[in-house]
Parts: sequence; C-alpha cells; structure tokens
Amino acid sequence: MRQTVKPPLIILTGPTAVGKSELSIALAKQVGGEIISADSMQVYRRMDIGSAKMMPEQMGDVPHHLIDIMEPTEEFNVVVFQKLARQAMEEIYGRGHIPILVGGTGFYIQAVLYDIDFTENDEDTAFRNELEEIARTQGSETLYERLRRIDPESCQIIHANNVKRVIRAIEFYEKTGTKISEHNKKQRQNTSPYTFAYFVLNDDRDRLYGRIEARVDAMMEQGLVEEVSRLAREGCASGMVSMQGLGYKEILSYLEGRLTLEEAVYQIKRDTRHFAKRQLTWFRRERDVVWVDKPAFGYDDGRILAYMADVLEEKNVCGKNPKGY
RNA sequence: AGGGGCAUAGUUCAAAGGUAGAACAGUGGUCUCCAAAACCAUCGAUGUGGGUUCGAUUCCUACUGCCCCUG
Repeated sequence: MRQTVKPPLIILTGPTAVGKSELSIALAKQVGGEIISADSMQVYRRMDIGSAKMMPEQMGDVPHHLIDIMEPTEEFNVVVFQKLARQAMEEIYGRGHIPILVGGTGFYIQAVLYDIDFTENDEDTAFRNELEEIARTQGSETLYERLRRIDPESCQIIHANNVKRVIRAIEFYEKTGTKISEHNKKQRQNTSPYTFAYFVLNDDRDRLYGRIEARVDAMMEQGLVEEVSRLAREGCASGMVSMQGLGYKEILSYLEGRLTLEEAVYQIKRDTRHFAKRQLTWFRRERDVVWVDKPAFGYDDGRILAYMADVLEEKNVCGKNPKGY
C-alpha cells in the first residue's frame, strides 16, 4: 500500500540542442504527461526559428503549456514563469495527468521544483534604475561599498563587477529590511514539495557543439534574418528581454549594421556553445539529478525511455502502466 | 625551376640576445525576479637540425612548410 503524498513532477532538461524536445514527446506519451515549457524564449510569440520552438505539428497531440503566451515587447521573468507554471500544473493534476517540465532554463526549473519564495515583486523599477545610474556614473565599486555597509556577507558571495546582482541585493534589503544573503540561505534549505525525477539529457561535448553549429546553420536557412526583421519592424529593440535571446541579439546587430552576417553567425554559434556550457555547470550542482548520457545508451531513444521508466518507478513518481489521455 | 617574404598558444597578433604578452577560442566555476542574462577563474606557444654566444626562441645557416612574383 503505497501512497504518494507529494504530487508527481517530471523534469527533462539538458544543454541546448541536445534533443530534449524530441524525447519529451515520447516520454509524455509513455507516462500520460503534459508538457510545460521551461524556456525563457519560447514563451514569446513569433519568435519561432531562433528559439527552436516546438511547432504544433511536432507536438504529436501532447498538450504543451507556456509557449506563445507573451508578446516580444513584454517582459518575462522567473517570477512570472513560476506563477504560470504553478497554474498549469494545477490544471494538469486536475486532469489526472503528470506535468513534465521540459526546457533548458535551469533557474526556472529550480524556482518551481523548490518552490522558491522570491518575495516583494512590486513593479518599482524607479529604485532599480537609480542604482543602475549610480553604477554607470560612479562605478560599480561605489555600489559595492553601499552593499558592504548593509550586507557584508553578500559581498563575500557577489563579485563587485556583477552589477546586476549587487543591485538586487541592495534592492532586496531596502524593500524587505532583511539581508538577501540570509533569505537565500533559508531558501536553499527548501525541500521540494513534489515527488520528482530530474533528468538531464547530455551528450559528448564535441558532438553537442557539432549539433549547435548545425542547428544555427539550419536556422539561417529557415529564415532567421527574416524573422528578426519582422520583429524589428513591429518595434522590437535591443534593450528588450526577448531581444537578448541567442540569435536575436546578434541578428539585430547585423540589421543595424554593427556586424556582418558572417560575424553574426559566428557569434551566435559561439554564444550558444557558451550557453550550453553554463547550463551544464548549473545542472552539475543541482541536487538529485539523474544524468542521461546519450552515448551510454547508444543514442537509442527506446533504451533511454526504458531507463527513464525504471527511474520513475523507483522514485515513486509513476508506475509503468501507460495511462493515456 | 628562379627571386622574395613569413614561420610565436587552437586562431589572429605582440615582444625581446638573459626565464615570451594580449584578444578570441577551449576548460572550470558563481547564480534564489533581466538567467538564451550577468559575473569570476584557468590551461596553453617560439617548425626541425647545425653554428655564433656565458646564454638564442631572437643573430647566422641548412632543411621543411606556407604565401607572393617571374617563367
């Protein structure tokens, strides 16, 4: 007699271009799951090619959530993601299905998996702008000194040059009266409210980089330049969150005459490699992850899925009987 | 084939008769509301053989390779 108190959650992630999406469809069918995209760029409408977005015809009747829900001019962030993902999960549980978080944004996954409390989400950007202004005019050291006075512990963790995080730390203290270093320490103790399996799909580095190159070339053939031109025409500019996406910022620079097309493509490939590397660093330090190395399974999706089913059963996430929809 | 030029890190470039610097790439890491972002750290080189010299990677020389010109 087994009773799962915590609701089930499956996570399928891995570095960009490793092949998460393809595998996720088969996995969803196998366990009777619905997919929630954990991707900071696929949320934006009309950003299809550059974000390598799953298109409806590839979804194979598996319901997908959090794709095409924002306008490229809107700002998306972890907090919004967390809120929407929770809502989607409730609906999915309501249908008796299992939510599968699929995507490469580790931070977003963490926010949901460990139910992180981000506190104080007011839209007061004035203070933040003020701090940014200080950093710009007086230098990052001045800002860092200010943080040292209120929360010296954070200075041990945050480097002075990392202005974004210095600002957030100051802002957090000003708004809540508590130190972010303390808040984070507490949050880190969180245990997950879910019965979960956290799969990280991976491949040999050389192979992964090869896939990235090929994928960028394919994006160019599919008309990435056209896609970005269209977005630019409707008012998307380089300062926007959506336009910080890989492929978008570089092509935008090309369109503005700051890069040649060749340079832009080179940079997209390079930055995507860097990104993949950072993702792997992130997953390496996450707790309780199950690494799925494609070469160890001879690149055979059937074997990979069988292995995942074993893990899911072992962790009491779900049994092996397909539930269907 | 003859003449000339160049050989320094994976790449593009510095420098110097006395223990070779940088950028980019590569690698490792940080991350708790811009995260496809932001930031930190780190590995790594004088083509080969002779000679001159206290000492050569630097000067001389042969070889090898690459580039240019002539035919």
